[in-house]
Formats: sequence, structure tokens, C-alpha cells
Amino acid sequence: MKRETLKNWQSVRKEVLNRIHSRQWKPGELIPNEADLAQEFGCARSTVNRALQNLADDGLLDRRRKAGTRVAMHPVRKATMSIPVIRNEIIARGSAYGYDLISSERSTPPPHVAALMGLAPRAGVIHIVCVHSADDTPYVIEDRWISSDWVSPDDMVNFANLSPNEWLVTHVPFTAGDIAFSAISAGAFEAALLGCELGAASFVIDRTTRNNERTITTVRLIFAPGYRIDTEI
Amino acid sequence: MKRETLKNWQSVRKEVLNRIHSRQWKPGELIPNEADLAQEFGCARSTVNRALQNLADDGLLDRRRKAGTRVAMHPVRKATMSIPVIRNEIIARGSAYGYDLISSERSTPPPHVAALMGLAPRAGVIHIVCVHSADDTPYVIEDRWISSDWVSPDDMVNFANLSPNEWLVTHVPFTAGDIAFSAISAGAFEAALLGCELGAASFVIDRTTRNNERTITTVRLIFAPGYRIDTEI
DNA sequence: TAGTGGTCTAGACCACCCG
DNA sequence: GGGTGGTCTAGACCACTAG
Repeated sequence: MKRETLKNWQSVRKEVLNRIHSRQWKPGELIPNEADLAQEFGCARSTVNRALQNLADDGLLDRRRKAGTRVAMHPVRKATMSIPVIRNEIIARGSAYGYDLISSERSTPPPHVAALMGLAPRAGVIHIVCVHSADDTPYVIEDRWISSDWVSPDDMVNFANLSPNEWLVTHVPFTAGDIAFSAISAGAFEAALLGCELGAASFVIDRTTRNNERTITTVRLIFAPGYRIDTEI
Repeated sequence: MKRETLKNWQSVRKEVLNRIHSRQWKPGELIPNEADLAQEFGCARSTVNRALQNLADDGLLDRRRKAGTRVAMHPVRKATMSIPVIRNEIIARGSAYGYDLISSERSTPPPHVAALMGLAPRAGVIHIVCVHSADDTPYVIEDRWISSDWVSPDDMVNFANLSPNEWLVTHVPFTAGDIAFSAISAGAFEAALLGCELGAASFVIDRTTRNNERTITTVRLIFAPGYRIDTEI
């Protein structure tokens, strides 16, 4: 059987992936170096390099200088999920988007929020609670704290019609953030806003975002029972 | 102010990121083309290309031929989380790992499993329920169905001491999969195995993996209440 | 159809680190 | 020390698509 030359990095990637999946190259095994593969495939070394780097990024290969490239022992599969603006998520589902501001006030942060955001006890913060709905059914509660450094007084008015989620995305750039996923039982507060039973299991996302070490905002999203987030690997 | 030349793609990436974060280049705005940036930075176009492609992969730039490169309107941040072997996850937390096989039997799939896995009603499947624990406290229930095509009879014995989670990772290669995250209220079954109260909110991961269109296994992981999964963006 | 990003090439040098 | 991956370069051609 004669092998045609592989001229682009995607096809090289595919061929290497085949050899891994077919166990021609087994987990932990050393594969030929870039120069040899380039010769075999009839392409430049940089093309092979691009393909192998891409596979290493995906966690399927372990690469080290001098040691060479090995098939990953435990293919560290990474689930990646995009974090869209809530309004877009609801619209993408084909539902009508609704938004209700529940409360909005300037104050000082309670201890757990001050700790989470790394703020002084007397720092100024804005606390906003609102509900996003899909086809008039509550979809998620947005319970957010924003360091007041980032919000001018005029902006407060906006939150009556524009969710802080969306406002922040378009007005305040961030450089890093933490995300946590968990589950909680709906208390009286959540049950009332989501229109669900007391104790129902809700999916929760906690997110804190920063701009160069300065915390901008921390938010808890409490989804209506039944919510699920899908992705592929 | 004189700019020093940026010679590697990481520093170009960093500089571009700076301009985005400082709003010198605002969301939706067109940035200079690769050739111009290369000249400004004093490096080759391919170096700029590498940096910009990397940023586009991260969702911070939108690039289209002829149309040019724009700062993403809504920085589509992607949370990526690695999916480790449960035993390693528990050990990484510094806890002692424990494993208990609850049940293991060959049968035919119930309708919802057959549908999920795309199997015939009379196909052979293996149903395994087991519990992983950390420091003798139940950590997660693994409720798994495996198409019997992938398991020889001898392997059944193994599951007494080795979790199917771990066995599959090291013995059966997969090419793709779906993952879903959700929350459920613990029923009698879950409460008994996890040692939690009836109705407690549990974090759930459903995962189905395939090898070239043939489904290998589907699993539901039901975590003990309080579990949370952390990641960064 | 012209301008932009996408990619390949051949060669080169370097950084790392296993033996 | 020497082999390996990591990266840069300059040039070239191609693919796509907005105007």
C-alpha cells in the first residue's frame, strides 16, 4: 500500500489521531520525531510540528524536548464550554427573553462577599438581584455584587432595563476569572423567584472576574430546576 | 516613546491583549492587518499570525479573510475543565481513596439506555453500580452501562477491585463523547449510597463516549451534596 | 477582484534536558 | 554532549469573501 503525501497540518493531525485510536501507537509509547514524520508524510517539519502541537494542546500527546513525543497515558480530555450572555443563551434556545430587576442597592459588602472579592469591609459595592426568563418562565436568578469602582451613578438606572450580566460584558473588560459549578437545594428565596418547589435541586454557577488583580464582580447564577449544560469532548 | 521590537509570538500576544484590555482597541473594532502589525513590531508576519490565531482560539478576536481581524464583541470566554480519573481526583485532594462495587450484571438495556447508546433492545450490556469514597466518606456514585462488545467475560471479575471508570480509560480508546452537567434531588437510592438526606441536591455528570460512531459506554456520576467543580477562565 | 487571513516551505538558531 | 521540540524568518501561493 502506497501512502499519498499529506500536505496540510489538519491531514497530518488526522493521520496521527488514527494511529492513536487504532492503537498502532499505544499510550505511553514514543512516536517518531518530527523530522522523520515530515519525511514519511512528504511535508515540511513545521507542518508536522503544527499538527503535533495541536494534539498536545488537546491533551492527547505529551511532548518534551529531547525526550520526544509520547502518546498521553491518560488522555486528559478537556470539556470546554462557552459562557455566553444569558440573553443570547435563551434566544438561541428559541425562547422569548424576559428580564426583571428585583433589587438594586449600594452598600458595603457582607463578610463573605468582601472575602471573595478581596475588598475592604467598608468598600463600596452594588448588590443586584434579577431574574432572566424564557417564554415568561423563570430561567435563572442573577445575584451579583459589583465593586462600585467600576460603575458610575448613572449606570444604576440602566439596570432597570439591561441586566448587569450584559452591561458588564460590553462595558468592563476583564482579564481573568474563577468559575465553580455546584448544586443547591432551593430555599424560600430561590423557590419564590424561580417558581419552583422548596428544596428542588438547582444548578449553580459562581463566577468571579478580575481586571489585573482588581476584582470587578462576583455573581451567583441559580438556574431553575431541570437546567442542564451540555458539551462535547 | 520608543517601542522595542517584539520577537516572539507570546510577547506579541501579550501586547495585543494589553491593547484590548486597555480599550485602545475596543470591542467590534477593526485592528491593523497582519502585515502592518508585523512591521510595527519588527517581526515576521507568521509570528503575528501565530499570536492572533491563538487569541482567536481563545475567543477574544474574530478573524475573517478579507474582512480583517476584529476585537470580539462578546468575548466568548470558554471554561475548560479536565475530566480526570475519579481515583486521581480524590487522591489529588489529599484524601484516601476507597471503592465499593454495589452491583454488576449482564442484561439487555432498558429503553432509555438503549436510546441513549443507540443499541438494539436485545443488545448485550453490562450494568455496574459502584461508589467511590474519600476518607471513607461516599464521594460519588458511578452508575454505568457498557456495551458488552467491549468487555470480555474475564473482565467482569476485575470490577470487584478496579472501577470501570479506571478500567475503561486504560483499556478502551474512545474518539468522542458528550457530557452534560445538571443537578438532581437525591432519591432513596442516592441517599442510601451517599449517606445523605433524602432530597439533598446532588451535582450530576452524564457522559457518553464513542469509538468511531459505536457507543462504548454511558455513565451517570452522582456526587455527594456539597461537591463543586472549579475552573478558571 | 482585490485584500485579507491561512498555510506551506526550507532553512536556521535556540532552549531544554535526557543520558 | 547531542538530540529533540520550539520558534523565527522570508517568501510564496492559496482560499475566502466583502465591496
